[in-house]
Amino acid sequence: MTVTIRDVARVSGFSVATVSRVLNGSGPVKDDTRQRVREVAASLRFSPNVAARSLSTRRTHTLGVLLPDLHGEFFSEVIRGVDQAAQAEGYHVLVSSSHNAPAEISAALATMHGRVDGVAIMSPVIDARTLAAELPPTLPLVLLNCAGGQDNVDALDIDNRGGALAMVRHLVALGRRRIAFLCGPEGNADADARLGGYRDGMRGAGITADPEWELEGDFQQTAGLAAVRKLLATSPRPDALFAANDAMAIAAMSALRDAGLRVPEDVAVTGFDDIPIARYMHPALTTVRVDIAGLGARAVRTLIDAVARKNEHARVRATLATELVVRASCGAGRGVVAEGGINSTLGRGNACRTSLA
Amino acid sequence: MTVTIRDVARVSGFSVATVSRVLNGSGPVKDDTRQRVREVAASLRFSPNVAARSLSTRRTHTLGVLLPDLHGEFFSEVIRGVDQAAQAEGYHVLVSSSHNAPAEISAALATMHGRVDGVAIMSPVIDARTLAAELPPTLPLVLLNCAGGQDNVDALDIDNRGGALAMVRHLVALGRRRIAFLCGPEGNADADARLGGYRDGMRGAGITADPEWELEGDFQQTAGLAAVRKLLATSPRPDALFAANDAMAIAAMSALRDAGLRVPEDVAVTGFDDIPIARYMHPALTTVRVDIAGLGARAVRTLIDAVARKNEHARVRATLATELVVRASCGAGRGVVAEGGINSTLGRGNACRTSLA
DNA sequence: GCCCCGCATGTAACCGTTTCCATCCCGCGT
DNA sequence: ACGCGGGATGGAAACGGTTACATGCGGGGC
Repeated sequence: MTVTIRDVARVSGFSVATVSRVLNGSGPVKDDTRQRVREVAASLRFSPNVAARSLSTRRTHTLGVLLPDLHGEFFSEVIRGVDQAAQAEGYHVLVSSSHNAPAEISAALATMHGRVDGVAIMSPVIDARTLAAELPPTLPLVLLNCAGGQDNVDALDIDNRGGALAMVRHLVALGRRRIAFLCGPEGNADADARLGGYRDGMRGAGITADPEWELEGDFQQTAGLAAVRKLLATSPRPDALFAANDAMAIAAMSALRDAGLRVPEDVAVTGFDDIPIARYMHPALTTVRVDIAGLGARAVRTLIDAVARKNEHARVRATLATELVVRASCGAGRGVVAEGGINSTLGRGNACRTSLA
Repeated sequence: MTVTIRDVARVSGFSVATVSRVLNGSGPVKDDTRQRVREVAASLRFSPNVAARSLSTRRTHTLGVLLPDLHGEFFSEVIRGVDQAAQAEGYHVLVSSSHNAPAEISAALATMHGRVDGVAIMSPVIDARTLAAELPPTLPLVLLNCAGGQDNVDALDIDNRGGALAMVRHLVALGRRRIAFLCGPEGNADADARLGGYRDGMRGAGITADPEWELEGDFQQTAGLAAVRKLLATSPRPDALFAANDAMAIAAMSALRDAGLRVPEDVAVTGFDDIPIARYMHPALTTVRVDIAGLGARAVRTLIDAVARKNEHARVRATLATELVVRASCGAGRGVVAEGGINSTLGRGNACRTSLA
């Protein structure tokens, strides 16, 4: 039924060993032989059995990607970057999402074991130490946007603090003082760092921030709606709302308008991520650009490198720069105004900056 | 180094066959034995080698998903539905995108061969007959949004024509007559069907549509910008713009505003898909709802069923209903007004309707 | 008491590659 | 002429499971 390497061997008159060598380009083979084997393989439409191959080689040519969620453009951009880089390197991508609790992540990792050569985990809630501990130390692993402290594992993150700080400074420069912050989920590393940047910015500007201005959120759109409801009840009302991500900022703008307020005149609204759709909002969303797809692509390249070096490479720790993108929703003119990011600190040389669009 | 089933056998004092039976719940095993084996397996942290298993069983417990693209919320919703359904069934998901040309799809399929138990292909450009012909007939395959005519393969699509027709009728009912249509990519099945619905609607309303009103597009945001530029040059100017998807509609709204026109007063703008962000636009986007995630989930369930039946099941052919969602961008009040979809036609019983959000 | 049946378990043959090692052959140096 | 090195090839043992088949054993029906 299915044609195996043995069939190719039989028909071509050579042994399976030779056929294998031809097909993998390993070992010395005469040109005639190579050609003959190739012909037969093609005519038989031979396609090597992946399972058998990886049983033998212990390589799957597949990378796993664990995401906390799949809602919204943010994650689709991550996957896009991952997929692109993986395809370029001849790798496949196994995705799995909805992993917010450490236990779920462990479970997902367990089921991926043996299916993948390496795993990228984006989980702003995981305790990386626990994770690395229970994992086979030979499995290449790259952590995206995880909370600090691990040395034995590759880690990529975003300059959340710098980006948020730059945004607050920008709002202050525009004359806003009562700047509210719409938080991400508690315990989420990205969210915490962005909140930290906000606080730094407020303190730096000498503004005594009202604790009421720190609104609960979870990166989802509905949180934007809820936050606005709360915000409308406060007095004096904030004159700016800085959301920890674009999805919430967009929903907040919508809710503010529904409440009869003007953006940016009454309340400036800004976000974080610069998802592709942000520029098409009305008013166009001022935000902090993150090269999301680039992050995904970088993760893949890091993994592939780790695979090649049998996970004995020097660990990578990089922070991707962010960039303030000023549009209309903050009440200023258009254009890129300032870099939000402190420069990347890299484990291995080549600098990585977010690209300008 | 790695612990195999033989280790578990040795330590527990039973044979590999028994261990295998315990671990797979196949064959009869005494309770004591079962328990003992489980204990040992757990204490040894045994995790079966996936490659070995699938070499023997010829099952991978993985499904492949081929997408044309990964830009925007549409595809992230597809993946979300797929991932969710797959996880629920204990399957993994291999994604691969950027396959627009038939040749690329074939290539991607070839590299997936043996890695997956079935494949869902969303490719509105593929000629399904060619495809099915060159594929092993035993590989379960479900085509999403593909152009018609194949009998030997499962196919799911969306009631594009009905949805578009309903939208045009709605616009006409609101008094718009000069309705422009922003097309999707040429040769794309979804795009063609939506265009067909638009034409039907115009004809049905007795409007002689100006050919200039059919604007070129490609489902990407930049096409929305370009279309508006063209549209501004026409005279008399259309009083409505119906875009073949939300991404273009959103960009078009942005461009219209930049040109000083009011939406919906001067030009009504509507889209198709109802991506999650559509409701947060300003004005909120009137569109045709498609249960995108549901489509992905359904594809997965279809595949898993096909796998279970060794691909000898009755082929499924279903059209998912769509639903007109009226918001503000068309110049009407809020709310769901009418069903756009003709009822599903199903190969196998249970009806599938898009759910209300 | 014997036979037969069926449950619990073990043995070993697969699944389709890769790869180590042996073999063969050819040409070259002495 | 002969040994030697090395390139080309073949044989067979992994890799780690699943599973068909064999085996042993206890119990019930006669």
